[in-house]
Amino acid sequence: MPSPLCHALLRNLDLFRPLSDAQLETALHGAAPCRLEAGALAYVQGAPGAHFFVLLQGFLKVSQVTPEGEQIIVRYVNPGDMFGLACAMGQTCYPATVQAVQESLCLAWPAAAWTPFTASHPQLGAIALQTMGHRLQDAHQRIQELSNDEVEQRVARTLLRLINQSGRPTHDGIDVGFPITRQDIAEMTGTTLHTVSRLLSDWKQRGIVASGRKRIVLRSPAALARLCEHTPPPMDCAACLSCRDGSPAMETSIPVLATH
Amino acid sequence: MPSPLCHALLRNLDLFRPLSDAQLETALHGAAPCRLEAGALAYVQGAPGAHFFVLLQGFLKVSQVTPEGEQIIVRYVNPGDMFGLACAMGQTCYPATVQAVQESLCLAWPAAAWTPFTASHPQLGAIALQTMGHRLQDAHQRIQELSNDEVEQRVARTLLRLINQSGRPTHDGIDVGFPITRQDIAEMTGTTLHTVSRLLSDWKQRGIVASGRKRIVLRSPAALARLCEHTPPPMDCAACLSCRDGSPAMETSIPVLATH
DNA sequence: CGCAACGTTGAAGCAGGTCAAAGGTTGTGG
DNA sequence: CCACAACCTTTGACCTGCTTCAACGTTGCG
Repeated sequence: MPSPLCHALLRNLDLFRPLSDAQLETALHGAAPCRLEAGALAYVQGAPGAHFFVLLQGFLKVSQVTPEGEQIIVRYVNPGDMFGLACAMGQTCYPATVQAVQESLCLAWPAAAWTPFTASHPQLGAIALQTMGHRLQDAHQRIQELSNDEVEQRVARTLLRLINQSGRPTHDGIDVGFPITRQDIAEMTGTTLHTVSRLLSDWKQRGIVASGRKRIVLRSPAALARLCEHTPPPMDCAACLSCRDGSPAMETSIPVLATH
Repeated sequence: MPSPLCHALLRNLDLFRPLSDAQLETALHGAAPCRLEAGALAYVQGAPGAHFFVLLQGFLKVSQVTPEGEQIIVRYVNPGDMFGLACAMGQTCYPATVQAVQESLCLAWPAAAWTPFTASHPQLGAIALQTMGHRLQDAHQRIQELSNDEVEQRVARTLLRLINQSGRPTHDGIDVGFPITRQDIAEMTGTTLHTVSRLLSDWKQRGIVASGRKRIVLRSPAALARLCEHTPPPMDCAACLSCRDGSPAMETSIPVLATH
């Protein structure tokens, strides 16, 4: 029984666009709209996974705390995304905490509605699996980066990803669409707020970003993308195509000295 | 049309045990057995995801290479596990390479068989989703460890996990059930083979493990588990219950000096 | 027997974590 | 409307866990 406002929002989501009116009706059975103020929690890690959700508007932060009390940010939820799928995956409890970083609006189904929900349109179940697949790939991507890349590259890539997913153009660049702190970025990249602050200061000086309290604006995506590439060649780099500029890599390979 | 041998193996797997004979018949439609010698590849990263699989016997290594050429190990596949589910997740290509670390036997279905496969028993689809959920949690666990833990803890936990999943008891401890190198462990934990070698040497001296070429035996799971805990308290640890032994944390809190 | 793959160990250097302290910005309550 | 508190950010100095580099020992296979 969502309001007409919700209906309009729903129709705009890729998730529901392919459904007929009748199918949408079925899919929405049992769904309740749910407003979250900035800072409010949708659910907390460890709570029974009694609902699954779709975010209609706003931004949510998904985080986990380790047994030692450290926190990491799993991802941000964008409008149109499903979340809280614990029940769909046969898990009894939510594995993470979800908090609104802005005033947000979502739709909540009771866990028991999952089967009828996926049955209402053959594609919905497949989309859920696809979503899981995507998240899994993202997670592995992140593991790769944590394993092999340096902090600067990780932070650069994370910022680019945020911009791509939720960025909004402003007068002097693309803004991350929601408030975010240095600490948040540190928790996304496995580093400390100090290191993030130092990096952003450096980038600000170089004109790559502008930033303030809880706000980051990307001014030069190209420059940031360049930072993501593998670190510059330490010495010669004959094997590396992208480093060749036409001249031989090592002067000593030219037999000039030999002719003396 | 798998052989009778396969049938016996299949009946032993948790995955297929709940199925009736008729359901098993349906589920197996289109499946072909497939033997892999040690070192042989089931498929390579980037290839079209034309099949999905179940491992019947042996052990497989799932790995990814980064654009820079670094390799990471995603996981090991144990008997009874499904793998190569790219097609189920709506992905056209395999995101990783799968290689047999021992002579192995698996069952392969063409991608098109996924729908009838899941339809043959209502639980099979749910199990696939659950499997994805598990993998996702494992991945996040690993991200947490890479973000917060030191190398020694990561290696210790990884070894415990290997032992739990595939370990086989031997005369002087539990053996990782398949050949594995220092480099492999390094690629699972985001470190270098040098550091892993140093750690294993240290543990060997302390009697926690025994190890040789491509072989690791865990002699004291308890000692290894102790290494996984958070690092020992640097100074006083009044707030930490597990560190208290009944005596006050700080001598200076006792007003002895004051009575002088 | 010799080569290739795997393992061990030392020494040196640095990326980035930790510790410490001060400066900005936002909101709130008197 | 101002002052204070809470929170966020910046910056410096130091220190260490790990990587890197280099060299050598060991195992097993063709």
